[in-house]
Amino acid sequence: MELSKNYIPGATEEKWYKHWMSKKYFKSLPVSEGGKPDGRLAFTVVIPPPNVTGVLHMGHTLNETVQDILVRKARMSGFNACWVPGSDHASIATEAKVVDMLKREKNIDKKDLSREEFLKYAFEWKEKYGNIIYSQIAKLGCSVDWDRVSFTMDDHYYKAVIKVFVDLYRKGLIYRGARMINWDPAAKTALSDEEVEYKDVTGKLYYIKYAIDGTQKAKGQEDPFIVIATQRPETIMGDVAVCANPYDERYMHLKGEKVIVPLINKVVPVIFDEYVDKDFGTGILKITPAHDINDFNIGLKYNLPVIDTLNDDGTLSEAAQIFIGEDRFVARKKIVEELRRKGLLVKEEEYETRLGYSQRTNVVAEPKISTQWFVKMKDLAQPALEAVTSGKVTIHPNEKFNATYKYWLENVKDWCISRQLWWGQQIPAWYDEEGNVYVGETEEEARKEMSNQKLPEREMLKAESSKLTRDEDVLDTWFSSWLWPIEVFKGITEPDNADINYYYPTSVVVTGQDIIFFWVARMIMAGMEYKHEKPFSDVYFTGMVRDKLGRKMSKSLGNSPDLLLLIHEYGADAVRFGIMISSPAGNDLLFDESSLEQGKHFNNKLWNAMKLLKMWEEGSKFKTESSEPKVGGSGEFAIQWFQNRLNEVRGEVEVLMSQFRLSEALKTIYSLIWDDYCSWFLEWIKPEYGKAVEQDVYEKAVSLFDELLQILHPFMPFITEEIYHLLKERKDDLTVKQFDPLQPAEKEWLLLGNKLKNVISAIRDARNKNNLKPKETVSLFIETNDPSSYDLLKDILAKQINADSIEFNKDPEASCIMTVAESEKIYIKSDVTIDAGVQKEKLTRDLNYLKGFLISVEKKLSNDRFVQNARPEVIELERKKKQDAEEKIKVIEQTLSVL
RNA sequence: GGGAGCAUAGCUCAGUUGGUUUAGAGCAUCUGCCUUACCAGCAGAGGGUCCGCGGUUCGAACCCGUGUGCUCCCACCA
Repeated sequence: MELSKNYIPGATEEKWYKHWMSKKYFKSLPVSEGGKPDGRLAFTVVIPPPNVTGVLHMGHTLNETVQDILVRKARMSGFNACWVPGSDHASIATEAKVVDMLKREKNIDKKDLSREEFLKYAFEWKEKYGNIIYSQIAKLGCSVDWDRVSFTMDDHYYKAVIKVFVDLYRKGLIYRGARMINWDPAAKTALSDEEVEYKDVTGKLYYIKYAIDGTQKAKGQEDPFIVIATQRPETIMGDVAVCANPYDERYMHLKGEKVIVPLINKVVPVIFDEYVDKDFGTGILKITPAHDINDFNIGLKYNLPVIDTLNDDGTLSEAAQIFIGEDRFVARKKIVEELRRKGLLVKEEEYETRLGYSQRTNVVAEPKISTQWFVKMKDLAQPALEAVTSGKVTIHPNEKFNATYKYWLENVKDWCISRQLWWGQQIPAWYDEEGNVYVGETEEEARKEMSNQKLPEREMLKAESSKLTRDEDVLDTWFSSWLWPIEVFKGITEPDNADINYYYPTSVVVTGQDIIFFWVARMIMAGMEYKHEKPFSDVYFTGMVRDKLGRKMSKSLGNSPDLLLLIHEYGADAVRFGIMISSPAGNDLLFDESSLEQGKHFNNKLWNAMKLLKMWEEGSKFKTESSEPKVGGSGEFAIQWFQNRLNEVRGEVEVLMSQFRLSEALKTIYSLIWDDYCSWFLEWIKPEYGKAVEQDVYEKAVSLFDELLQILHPFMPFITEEIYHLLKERKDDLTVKQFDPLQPAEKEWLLLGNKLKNVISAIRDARNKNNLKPKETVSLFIETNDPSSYDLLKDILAKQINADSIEFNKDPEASCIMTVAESEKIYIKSDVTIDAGVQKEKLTRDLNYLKGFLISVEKKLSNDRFVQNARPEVIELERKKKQDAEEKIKVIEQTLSVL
């Protein structure tokens, strides 16, 4: 067989994904359609549905990889693994993209389209980007069940959302009301508090003169005025009062006075409230209830009117009287200019402040009074809080996130769920001509609701015929996502179906920590409310993927790599490796392509190990008759040692995986394969040039490699499957091969293996330091108390350090290179002249280290309180350390004295 | 303003109830090798006041306090 020099991932990956699909390995049994879960336990994961706003980025790559590792591991461990793929309609985000695309590509304004026409374009968009996302998920090798692909606006899903809305409304947990909400003037919709991101910005504080009303001029003062500081001079037209602290001496004289709002000359009262901080600004505050939450609250308290001077798109409204139709920021400049011209601007100063930005459109959010739909959160929050504090749901890494989660739920505020958009589930509320609202899953239901409310018969007749108008708004996208673990199994629309009963609660949800409130907390709420059961047992938070300078990945910085290009360049396995290798749960990950490079190298290492085995296979067939296989005890030793090493590592990996410490598990496997298998084991069993490997040894080497491939498979599925099949003819596939039970590791073999490694390293080091070329053959003389320990080792040792003979406790009778390993003195005899200085230097160095070490150990042991207090096994250990160090020192000193 | 987390080699990070740790790995660096699987490799090496200070302890990278520097979350100071 012709094998390429290096591993080439592209075609191989495509081939295997197709094969796995054709074998339906990722298909979980649809219990509801009569399939039976054959007694296996379910391991369920629902994908955090990516938004159909665009393609997958590195954060998704990390998430999907983590999930695939967990799912594949579970599948190979005997679970009925079910990973549900899907995507999220992402109401506001997608609508913004579609609006933008229509304008740019087709020169169409949203306002010129009907709702239906717009939705047609939106669904086209969804189709396009949804498919790109799905193909990326497949390219990464994700073992999702494509027969279960779900979308948050699928028909049944849409119905589920509506059903939940109606249900919560009837329970009194959803209400409609006028509140101050955050308004997005670009998307022209309400936002939830969570959708507003606060950023530090340098703004300006303007100090503006307000004249004290002429009709009530304070006695004896010329042209009296007060100065008020504000960040938002463009809202002064909405002022309805000014407010000072009642204990502020400076403003006592204004009790009962009125002041004049500049430019529009409106007279407003002076009021007093302790809310005002005497020491900030000028100690006096303008009250603009329509445009600031604090002012709104004060307005409520003093029964002040609300004058909204802004339109929905952020331009000044008729109510502003001046600069009508100007954008709020343009108006600000013009008003400042006007004030300055009129001498009403006292000063302006730089001011560090925080502004809220819409998460989706990145414009400054506008506090606005508006009638919206809200979910009452307090009652829903309680069980969700309990689920985590009681440990039913475990967050990883919990130290970090439990507190955040708890704080949010304990202080949760009502959730604004209506959005003035078209892309999403339309709110199932209807209004009659008088503006009364009726909620039902359908118009008929709403109508019934209406007739129930209007008892008299005549009214009922009227109800049946009267005109009802449906609420135009749609629901917040998270109001659908929070049902995800339930409704992907139709747990809302067909409660108690076989699928949901089997697959719910799911096992683990893997997601970014940034959506802990948006999504995780709310899924737990929905789960507790609708299934009376947590939606998942574990939450695994990945960190944020940043570039190697620690910056967020973003399009504008151009530091967000294209996943498909990365897969093209490195292969999916290498991408998975690279992103996993340095990504402990919850820590941000500084993405650097050099780790993908490492993954690619690792692929190549595996590939070449396979090639070596194939070479041996062909060689041994060729030479079966003529050669006399010469692998006695040492081949056996190598196998025993590696088998036990493998058992040991499998145990470690099992523990790490169960703790979700995936990057450490991968590191451990990586080193087992690269160092222990390739660098040691394969070299130990490698035959002399031209000789064949013994059949038994070869076969054992292959089956050990099989085991390695299997442990690695969840992390790097493609190459492991490929090599598994290249090694041998197989009837099965690695993807569905079940793990054998763990075997305990026998310590004696491990110790012996370590001894061999240490001796080899010490001799190689000595050879290196003395400029002995690898080709120079040497003779070894070892001084040891236990020559028999070398029975199994000496053949390997001789081969590994290129020695033609090894003798024990015998005088080399010549000048030699000397070194020490495992407290044994080793003489290396060669024809090359020896530089005693080099040796002395190295030995002296070792000696100094050991002496220092010995002192620290002795200090402990001579301390009575240590001997009294420390655990016996610790003391024993220290004694052993002391003994070892003393022995080594003795040997080195002897050696040095000879030199 | 409130809360959380982090600080270990040039870089990215391990270090799981304080004791095989005068601290480990990968990458990077340096030295030597075209050794018949792999130069995307092999064999080695160098590199650290475990952020500063104080405390607890027989013993601290680890526990406590404090300072400094980063990061994140929450909050209505114009």
